[in-house]
Amino acid sequence: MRIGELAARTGVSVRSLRYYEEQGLLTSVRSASGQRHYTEDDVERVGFIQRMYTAGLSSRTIAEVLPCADAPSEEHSDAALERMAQERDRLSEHITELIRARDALDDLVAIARAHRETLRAPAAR
Amino acid sequence: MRIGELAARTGVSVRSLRYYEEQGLLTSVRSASGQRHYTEDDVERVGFIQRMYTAGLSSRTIAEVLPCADAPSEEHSDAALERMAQERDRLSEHITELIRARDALDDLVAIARAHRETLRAPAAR
DNA sequence: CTAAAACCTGACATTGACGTCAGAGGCAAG
DNA sequence: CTTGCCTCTGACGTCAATGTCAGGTTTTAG
Repeated sequence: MRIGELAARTGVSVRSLRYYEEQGLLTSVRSASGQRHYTEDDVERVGFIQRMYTAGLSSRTIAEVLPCADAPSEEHSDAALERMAQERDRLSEHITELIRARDALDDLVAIARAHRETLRAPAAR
Repeated sequence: MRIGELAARTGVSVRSLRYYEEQGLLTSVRSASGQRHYTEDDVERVGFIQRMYTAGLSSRTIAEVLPCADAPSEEHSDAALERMAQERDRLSEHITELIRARDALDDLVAIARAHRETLRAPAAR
C-alpha cells in the first residue's frame, strides 16, 4: 500500500510516517518513480511506534528498542534489553505519578461536587 | 521566603517559578525593591502545579482548575468542575494507554530474556 | 488526453515549558 | 565600603514531533 493508505489505516499523518522513516523507525520499498510502498505488517509496526511515543520514548530510544520487536530471535545485545528494562521502569514510575495526579483531581472534583450539593440543599441540616 | 528558597524547597527552577507567575498560577508579594516573597503555603501550591503538569495539563488548564484548589468552599462555576472531570477522564485514558505500552515493553523484555536463556543453555533440550 | 488526487523533496513554522545570558540593582558579612 | 551572592526584567535559544507551504512528478478516474 502507499503512504496515504497507511496513514489512513493507522491514524497517523503522512508527514509523521515520513518522519518515522527519517528517524529510522520505519522502512519502505520505493517504486521506480520513488513512491513509498508498505506491507500489511507495517500497520502493526506503526501502531507499536505510536505506543512507544505515547509511553514517552524518544525517536532515538524507540530506534534502539525496535530491533528487538523486529527479530525476537536474535540477540541484539544486552544493551538493548537493558534499555528496554530501564524504559519500562521509568514508565512505571511515571504511571504511578499520573495516578497520584488523578487522585488529586478526584479529590478536587469530590470536594467541588460536595459543595455543590450543599448549595443545592442548604436546608438539609 | 524569597524565590531561591522556594525553588530549593520544591525542586523547581527559579525560571519556572517566574514562569508560573507569568501564567497566573502563582502569586507573590513584592518587597519595596521588587523582590518576590512567598509563604509556606506556596510550597504545597507549587507541588500541586507540578503534579498537574505531570498529568499533562497545560498552564491554561491548570489556571482554570487552581481556583477550586484554592478555595474549596466557593462555587467557581460548574464550568471549572466540568473541566476537572474532563481532564480526569482524559488522564485516566492516558494512564490506560501507558499501561498498555508498558505491557508491550514487558513482553519484549520477556521475549528477549527468554531468548538469552536459550543462548546460555543451548543444550537444555 | 486531461484534470483531480496523491505523492515527492526541502524547508520553514509551531508549540510549550523551560534554559540561558546580559545588564542592572539589592542585601548580608567582613 | 566592597565583595559575593541573590534577584530583577527582557529577550533569545532549545527540543521534538508535526504542521504547512511551495514547486514539481505520478497515478488514477473519466
